[in-house]
Amino acid sequence: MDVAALAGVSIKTVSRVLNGERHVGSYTRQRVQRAIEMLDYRPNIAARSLSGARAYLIGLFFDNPSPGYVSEMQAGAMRACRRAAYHLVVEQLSGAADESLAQLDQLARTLRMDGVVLSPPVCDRADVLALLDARGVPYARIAPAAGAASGHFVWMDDAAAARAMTSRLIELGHRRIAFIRGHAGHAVSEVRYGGFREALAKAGLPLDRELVKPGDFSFRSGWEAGLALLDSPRRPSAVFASNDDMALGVMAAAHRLKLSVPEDLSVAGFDDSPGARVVWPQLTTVRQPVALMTEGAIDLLVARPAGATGGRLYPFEIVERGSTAAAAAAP
Amino acid sequence: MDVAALAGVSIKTVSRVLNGERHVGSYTRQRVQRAIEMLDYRPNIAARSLSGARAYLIGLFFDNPSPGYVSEMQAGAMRACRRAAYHLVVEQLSGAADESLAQLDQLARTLRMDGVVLSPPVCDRADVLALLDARGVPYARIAPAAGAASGHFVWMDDAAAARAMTSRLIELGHRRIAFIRGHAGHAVSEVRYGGFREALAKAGLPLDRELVKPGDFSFRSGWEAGLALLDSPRRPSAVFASNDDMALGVMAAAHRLKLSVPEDLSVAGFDDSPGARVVWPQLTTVRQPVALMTEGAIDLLVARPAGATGGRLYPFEIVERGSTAAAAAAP
DNA sequence: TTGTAAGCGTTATCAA
DNA sequence: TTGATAACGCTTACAA
Repeated sequence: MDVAALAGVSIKTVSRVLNGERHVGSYTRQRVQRAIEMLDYRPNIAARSLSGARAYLIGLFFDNPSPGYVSEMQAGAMRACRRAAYHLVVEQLSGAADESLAQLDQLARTLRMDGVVLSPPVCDRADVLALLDARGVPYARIAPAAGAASGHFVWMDDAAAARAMTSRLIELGHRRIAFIRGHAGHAVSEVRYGGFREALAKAGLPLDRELVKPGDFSFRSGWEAGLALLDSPRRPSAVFASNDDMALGVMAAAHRLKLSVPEDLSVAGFDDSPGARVVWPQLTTVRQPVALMTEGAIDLLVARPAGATGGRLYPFEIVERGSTAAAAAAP
Repeated sequence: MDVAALAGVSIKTVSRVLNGERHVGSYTRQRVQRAIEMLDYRPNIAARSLSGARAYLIGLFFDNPSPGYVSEMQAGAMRACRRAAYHLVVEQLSGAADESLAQLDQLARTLRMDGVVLSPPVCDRADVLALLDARGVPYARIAPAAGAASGHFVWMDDAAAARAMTSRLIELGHRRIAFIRGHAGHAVSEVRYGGFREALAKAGLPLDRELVKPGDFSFRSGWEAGLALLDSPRRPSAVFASNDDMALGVMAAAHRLKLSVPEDLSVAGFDDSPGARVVWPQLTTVRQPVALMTEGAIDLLVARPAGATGGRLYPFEIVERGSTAAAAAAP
């Protein structure tokens, strides 16, 4: 190590400075730092990983195909990694459950990541968590199912957000509000639906089962639910979909049936995905700070407070755009 | 290495089997393979990287913010990496030119990647290519500017695709076809525009400068170009935008101006991004096999034919959906 | 065809 | 507060 020679110290001292360890004389530290800068020295990550406790690698796993969600997660993840001089290895978990588990196991062993970020819905798979626990790989989960107490996690109050959006629609004068549920495999689906019902109850409105449709977070399921809901004399004046893709499906269905949004129908989504802004009118939705949340998840992982565990709550925001408006006078 | 003991050979022989080297007796190889399986052994990537020539790491760099494009690239990249037992490290190049260059330099030195994939527009930055050449990091470029001869590359004939789409619109009876150009920093912008003009010329149609609008690949720029084009008595009967986001902007503008697509206006895009299918009517566009192209780029990198260099051409496909139709009888 | 020994560049251990 | 030396788990060079 040339740096050591230039600074006139042993390589171990250079290592200490590099890792910010204490017990280094301030004069020595200064000399080493100057040498590092002069030589523009960068430690080799493979050597660090091989010898030490840290690999400077964070894994990001997802099995969620939504491009908007994934790319926002990554943006946050890359920011956090750069700040901490870590690198981000992304892997898509695919195939059957046992297959993706084997894939994960293999990764944990060959790569020795310092931590992994798990996005929904994989963050709620008990087998995945058990494997990571067994292999001693710390993890941080994004929006895990409630009551999940292991590892780190970051979350948003989906129930409160759904309540807020529903209340807002009621405030706008809507009484017949339809709801499209999310994919059954995602924990938030039930939570958002719960928030919707609570808001109705709080306003003294009945829950009309006819106005609740199943969905799976896809555009197509929103489109189908939209056609079913809207092609009827007793159609709702507003539709709240559990995510934006489905809300876009509803808007498309309305367009197809020659209903104007928001004049004839208000539509609200959830996520504030990129798609929310590439339609006209633009979609009213719940903004979920996915990038910030992922950034926070990695911060928790990198800080490594010795086995500590904990969660961070992030605030949502109701973003009103053109797709919602006051209900027409005659319902 | 327990595997060696179990198989009754030296660790060197195990290494040979692992790396698929020749000069290993078939019986020995079999014994070693059985031992590997029994012990479920996985080589440590850091150790391999430190000692050997390969790091089993591929970098994917982008400065293109389009979520659809990025996630399709990654899907292909992850497939190729998994197949070759490599891992994918993603980094977003951000900030000013010299800043992102420093970032890249730092990455090249700490991570010692076996290769990097460069997406547009970063794939056309001479300083980036020079740096990678200097550091000896092989690279593969996705859709680089024509005439680019260094490194590996994968591409699509953008000019032919733009010609084909334009010809198809002409075939549908459109005579007044508007074109929205792409971001000036992307090489394909000029190429696609060239294809458009060629198709007009070939059909004997004049190029009306009024019908060519600037754009930057964003929804907003398409929206603005759309308003300018459509809010006029001499509006075009079809608009061909250089990418889908801008085409969606045009559709939104049409919607806003109460023009029906495709009855009053045909709209075509380029890319077949996820957004193309979440509007109604769905967008006619050019399908670009980005995932396949990226997969191919990594294959080229991993194959490492000793400094060889080369390109692969991928086919495009015109995808006709609901946003285009025959021109109305009276123009 | 197989094995031995010497690194690769860093961190951990323990002694000074 | 510092340093010598032994790992870390592989691959490469060279020898057998």
